[in-house]
Amino acid sequence: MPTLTLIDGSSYLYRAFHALPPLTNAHGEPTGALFGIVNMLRTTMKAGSDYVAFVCDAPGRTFRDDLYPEYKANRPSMPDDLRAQVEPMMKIVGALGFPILCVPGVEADDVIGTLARQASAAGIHTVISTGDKDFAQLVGTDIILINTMTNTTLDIEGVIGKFGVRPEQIVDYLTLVGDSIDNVPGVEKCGPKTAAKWLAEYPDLDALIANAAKIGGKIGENLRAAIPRLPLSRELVTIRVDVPLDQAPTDLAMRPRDVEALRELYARYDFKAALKELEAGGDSFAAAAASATAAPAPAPAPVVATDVFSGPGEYELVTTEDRLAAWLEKLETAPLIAFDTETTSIDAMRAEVVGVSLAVEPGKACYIPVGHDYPGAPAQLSREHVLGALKPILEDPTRPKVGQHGKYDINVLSHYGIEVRGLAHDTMLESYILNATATRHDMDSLAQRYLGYTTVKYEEVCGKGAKQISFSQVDLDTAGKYAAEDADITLRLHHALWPRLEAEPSLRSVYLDIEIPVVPVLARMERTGVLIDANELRMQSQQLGKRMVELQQKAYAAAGHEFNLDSPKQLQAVLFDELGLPAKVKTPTGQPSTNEEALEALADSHELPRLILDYRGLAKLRSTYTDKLAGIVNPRTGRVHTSYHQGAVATGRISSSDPNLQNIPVRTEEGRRIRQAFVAPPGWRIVAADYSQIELRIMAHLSGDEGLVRAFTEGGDVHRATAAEVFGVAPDDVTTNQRRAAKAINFGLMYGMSAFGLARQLGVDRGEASDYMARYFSRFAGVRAFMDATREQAHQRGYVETLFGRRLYLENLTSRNQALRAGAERAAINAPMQGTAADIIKRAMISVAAWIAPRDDVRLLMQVHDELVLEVREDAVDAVKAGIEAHMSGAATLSVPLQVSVGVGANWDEAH
DNA sequence: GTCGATACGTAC
DNA sequence: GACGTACGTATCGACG
Repeated sequence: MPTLTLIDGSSYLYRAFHALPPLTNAHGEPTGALFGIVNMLRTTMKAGSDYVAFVCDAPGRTFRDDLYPEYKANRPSMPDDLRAQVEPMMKIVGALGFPILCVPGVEADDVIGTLARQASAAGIHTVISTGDKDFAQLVGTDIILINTMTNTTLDIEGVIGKFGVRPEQIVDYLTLVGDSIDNVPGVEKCGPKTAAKWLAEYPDLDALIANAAKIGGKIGENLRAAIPRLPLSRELVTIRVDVPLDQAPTDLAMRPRDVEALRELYARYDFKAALKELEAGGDSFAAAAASATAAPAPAPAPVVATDVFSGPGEYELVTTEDRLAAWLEKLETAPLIAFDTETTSIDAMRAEVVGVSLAVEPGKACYIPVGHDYPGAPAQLSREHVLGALKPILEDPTRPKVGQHGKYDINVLSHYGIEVRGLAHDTMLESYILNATATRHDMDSLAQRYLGYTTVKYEEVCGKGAKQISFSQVDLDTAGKYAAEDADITLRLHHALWPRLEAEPSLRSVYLDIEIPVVPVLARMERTGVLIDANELRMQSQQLGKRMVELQQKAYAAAGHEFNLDSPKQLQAVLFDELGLPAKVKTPTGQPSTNEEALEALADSHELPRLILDYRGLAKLRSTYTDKLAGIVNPRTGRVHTSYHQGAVATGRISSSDPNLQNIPVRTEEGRRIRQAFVAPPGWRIVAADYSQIELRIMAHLSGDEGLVRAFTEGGDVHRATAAEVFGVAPDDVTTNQRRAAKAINFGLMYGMSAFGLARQLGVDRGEASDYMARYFSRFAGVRAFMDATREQAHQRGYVETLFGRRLYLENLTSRNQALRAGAERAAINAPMQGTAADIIKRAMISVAAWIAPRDDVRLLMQVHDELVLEVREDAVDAVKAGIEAHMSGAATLSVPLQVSVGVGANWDEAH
């Protein structure tokens, strides 16, 4: 049977635009969506097709707009960056030889629907390539859907599986659910589940409406209320199959491609590999799609049926000595080895290795199981033997390796005496440096985003929640597919990401000189952990608990009854409804707030707010810190091991979790007692070294403001110096209040604070705060110029950068939403300073780690954004103090000195 | 039981 | 609406 492929161009254009980072070519023209479209065309065409059309929406009104003026009213207009890519997209699609259909007055959906039905009538099989679920209504024995973004196809069975209704019921289903994007109203509170339930009970919408009286509850009322508008919704979601068209399916054959035009377009949009392929006369689709990714190899015929399983590549399960030897031989000559470990735990400190996967070229990977243990599990090579064989390669710094989140594997393998060296690349970090704003850098997301490939998910293999099993319980065939794919995809991702990174010298250098070298440093810190005096913390927990009970009783008395002090909702009822206190502060949802600011404001009117404030302070300390930390000590090491995250903060900072060691209290005396439980072992001392005012110094450097630079070069108290300038007095005559105001201005400026915010912070009126800021800017004009320039650059280029070239793309700068836009501008102001500080301390960590590597009398323990904490043997303290200070202040050369203060003590509190 | 939203609070 | 970046705990209601 001949086939017709219909590509939903508009749907892909939007999806590619939103899924891919805002890539640009050398001229600064946006190219991300183009890249995605070309990738999609390749996947679609790989299947081959007799007839094909690229269908898109033409501008202008359609029958749906006439039917319903609010149709698509919620759709934002097309972003400029996307609009700019439409014309080049059409040129590339045309030059590749695709027939293009844009019919004025008819939506792409209806063109596709009509062609699909015509094809059916002519005995032609149709594949609709789209990401839009609405097309499920067209699915039949000879019409299927394919989504190349998620690598899924949908036939009749698939529709039933996905929606719970048959294809011919999809129109009714969509009518009931509605579509908020297209502004099609459905039945209120009726989602996919309810719609499927009703349509299982009644054959169609008409039958449901006839029986609407029988549906009970609120949802029944909603259904009855919606009945009058359902026919309109139904018409809106129904794809037409009878619009007049000039072309028949059989008119839609591929045309020869226009090599000259393609050459010009590829060159212009920096599709370098595509260009190369074109010159070599190669396959233009594969070449254009992924500048450095080899097209997935067709599934090869199994060599030995039981040893090879199907997948996107040739994956092998290695269970014999011979095959292990063969793979070791491959590793010997591989230019780059992708590796991944499968384990029993997400926590590297507790994980046992269950298997190792390796890939040496795209599509060729293996999984070596060593610890799968379930009834009937086949024989496997021993863990000791396999790891022993891999050790020389993994430890050889001259053998480049690539991982996805390699820090995890480094730590896991270190349990087995393997110190991984030569981690040359990490795809998580490649993605992070290319576009930190893309919130997720996990492998599944990256495969989807950069390869258009849907991976096997961990949950699909091991389940989740209570039903989750250990990877060691997974049968070898399933485990092998999953694990080998991990290594394969890691390698493919690297081939897709590295060329893009390499093409941008500043990003390349942030990645190679900062992010990659910091990986083993963080890995080592996590493994080292920090010694905690758990008994001290348990004692504090008890004391806190006692005081909390007392406060609780007093609070009950003050309120006149018992209530849950931990529930803001109940507290709100007591304060504002029962006691009738005035609500001054509102939460984002409009509720009267019970936060600290609100309670402080009420503390003079009633005794309860103060009791709550005190209670909350203690509750926070106990739940988040004393209880938690005491319970999280690793029994094997006797220490607390945090996880540091390199891909979590958009500005380049490192974050910490499980436990978060970057928000241990310091501001209050009570809070600092927790730091007293972070101790040095006998014979050792805690050394804490922090940068003084690093972000403000960076602001001085980046802005070049003479006054601010001078304040730092002269040394002394920068806030006092600022106050002297702003208030026009001698530094010695600055009052406490003046200094406080100057400090608030200094900090606020770095966060993009307004006069309104400053007024609130200082408790002065807005005019006075405005006055302060005006005086500040007249004295420090360079700072204002720098901020204006940063804002300008952000708008011009869509991103801001740090001193070392790390980029932060800002999504909302062009938002029509005023609040979002203003927020993006503040982030743009802050990112260069916060990000440069992050770059500097990472550089310091790398140089400190290299310096202490040969020593056994000093260990890096923690990083808290502008502070490094170490433990040092007593006899080495003096030498280390001097060395740390030198390495940290030498981590960057700015126009102001980088001042570092170093403290020593028996615990972290004392070391400050 | 699990999950997500909301509120709150700790750090730099 | 009004100060940037994180992570963690508790409550509460929805869901199955």
